[in-house]
Amino acid sequence: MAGIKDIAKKAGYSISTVSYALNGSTKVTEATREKIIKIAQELEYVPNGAARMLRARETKIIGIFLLDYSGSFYGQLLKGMRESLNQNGYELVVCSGKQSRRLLLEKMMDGAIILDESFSNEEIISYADLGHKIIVLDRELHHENINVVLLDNKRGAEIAVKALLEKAVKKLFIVTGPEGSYDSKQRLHGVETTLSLYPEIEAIQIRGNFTKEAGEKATERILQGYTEPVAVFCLNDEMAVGVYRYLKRTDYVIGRDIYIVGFDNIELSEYIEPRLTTISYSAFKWGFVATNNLLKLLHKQSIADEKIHVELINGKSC
Amino acid sequence: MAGIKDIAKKAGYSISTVSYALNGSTKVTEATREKIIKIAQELEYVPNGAARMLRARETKIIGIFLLDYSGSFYGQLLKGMRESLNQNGYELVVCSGKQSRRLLLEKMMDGAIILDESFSNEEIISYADLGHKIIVLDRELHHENINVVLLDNKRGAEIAVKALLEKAVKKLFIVTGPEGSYDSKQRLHGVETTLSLYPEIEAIQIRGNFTKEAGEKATERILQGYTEPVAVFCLNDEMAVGVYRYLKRTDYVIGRDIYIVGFDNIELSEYIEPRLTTISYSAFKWGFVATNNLLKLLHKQSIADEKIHVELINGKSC
DNA sequence: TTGTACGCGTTATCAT
DNA sequence: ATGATAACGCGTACAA
Repeated sequence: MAGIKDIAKKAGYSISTVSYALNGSTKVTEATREKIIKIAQELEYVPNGAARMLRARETKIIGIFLLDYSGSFYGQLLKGMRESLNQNGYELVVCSGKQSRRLLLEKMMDGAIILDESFSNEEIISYADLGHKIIVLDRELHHENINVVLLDNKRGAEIAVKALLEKAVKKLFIVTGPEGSYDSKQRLHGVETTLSLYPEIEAIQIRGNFTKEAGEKATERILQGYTEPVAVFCLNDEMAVGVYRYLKRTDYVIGRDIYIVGFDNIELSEYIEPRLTTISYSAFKWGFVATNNLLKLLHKQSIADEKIHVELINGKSC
Repeated sequence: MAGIKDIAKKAGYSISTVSYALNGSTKVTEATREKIIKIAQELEYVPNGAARMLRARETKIIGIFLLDYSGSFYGQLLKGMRESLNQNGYELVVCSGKQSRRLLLEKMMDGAIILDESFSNEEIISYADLGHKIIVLDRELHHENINVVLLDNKRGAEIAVKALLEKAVKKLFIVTGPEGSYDSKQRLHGVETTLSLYPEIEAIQIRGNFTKEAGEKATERILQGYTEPVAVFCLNDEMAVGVYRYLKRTDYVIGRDIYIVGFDNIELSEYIEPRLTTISYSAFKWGFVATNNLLKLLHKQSIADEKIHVELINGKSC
């Protein structure tokens, strides 16, 4: 538990000199710096983070707020963030749940990235008003302390619908996410825009909630009144897996009787049979761009909102 | 940016009274407390976390150190941790990478849980010597400030081997994890103990590294000199998936020509065909027990090391 | 109720 | 080149 003044006493210098020496100031000679550093090591000196933050008003910590951690998707996202942060001497800490928001409020972190629908827009803006720098990944907000980095959901939906409509189908089912979901809304937007090019297609929306169970339930409805091949766009892969699971218990063949496209390119989509056609994007790049923008925001550099590129992965399901 | 003294000035009380009022001390009357709280809200007062920790010497933050976040397994583990922590007014922050260890050293967290082989035993013990409370999930250490919560790897390996040897095979291949892995070593131990009951079985170890690619490469070796059905115990599911992937390109049938058992019960193991037989455990419970023990350690209650129960999930692969 | 001091590292200022 | 001191900011113990 040695403190800076223990070092000062043992080294025979003042606490100012010790602090300067330890922090690489040019105000001390190399000789004294070496002596002081050696004694600090002997005493196993570790500075108290709280005291340092108190003065420095920065922590070199960035928070990422997630609603849940499930899904290997987050691994890549966080990897991208860590890569850009560590290069710049910052730490990433992953937070979840209402409680941990105090870490942002109380200035225990220099900035935050939010991918968590349980934050309200008002709450985020109130943080920004207090001077906190924030990147949002799941909504659009305009504020000098907020920057937006989004998936190109609309374009993804457009590609997906076009891929499905290359098949000679008359009906297109769209299985959506839960009510409040930004991704679901944006993807649905893209679907509607694209469908205006195909007036002959009958489009049917089925409300889902991004889970496998929702996919199964949706399939039940899709099969009611089935007469000829139909197309199904699941607004995420998880639900597409649910569709697979249901159809396995029937005689319908995916890629012949029912065409399916998902969104996200989760790991599972590669292993289900036949391989799911889906919309893919680099979660790594998403994370990397988000933190890069946050660092720019912290250093008062100007930045523009960004979109993350998406592309079609061709499977046998469509 | 209002501070405690701004409130004191505006309310016409001293900073001590304000602090007492805000922190629920009985030293102030309810009337003054209400007045002070109202003014604090008007000024949008938020206490400075750094200053608070400085005095309190605790942060109510627990760190979990992971080597990587990939795999949906971590979702459940972290959920279990959050559940027990939030009930007790603690926060969980997820850390990864060498840099973030300073958060523990500098007392920015009250304790830590470690599931990260890149920590050396010496390093962990040095933290414990400095008074930090630590739970380890991936090694055995004895220290008054360290508690151990482990998977029952040996028992899992025993069950797995016994399930495989119910089939009339003469050869058992064991595909291991990477050199330093504690899990791999312990599971291997369990295998060896169990095998001593079956002296007629020929056991062959193949070094893997817990990735799908390692599973594929191992399969190549297994098929060399194949003459009759064999058993394969992959020390994790990821590698078992690799075995599946390789065998799909051949005429061998899983569950008839080759019996396979994995370990971990990852989500994918349910979806590959035929369903993988594997060893399952509750990651949620693992996390819950770990944090519970950490809180007890922090409050100087006595605890013993614990083991997390494992069980066999029967698939068609064995 | 109030004033004051302490804990702690960093850094600006002013002295030596 | 070094030293002494204050400020940062909150919570709490102590004396008044």
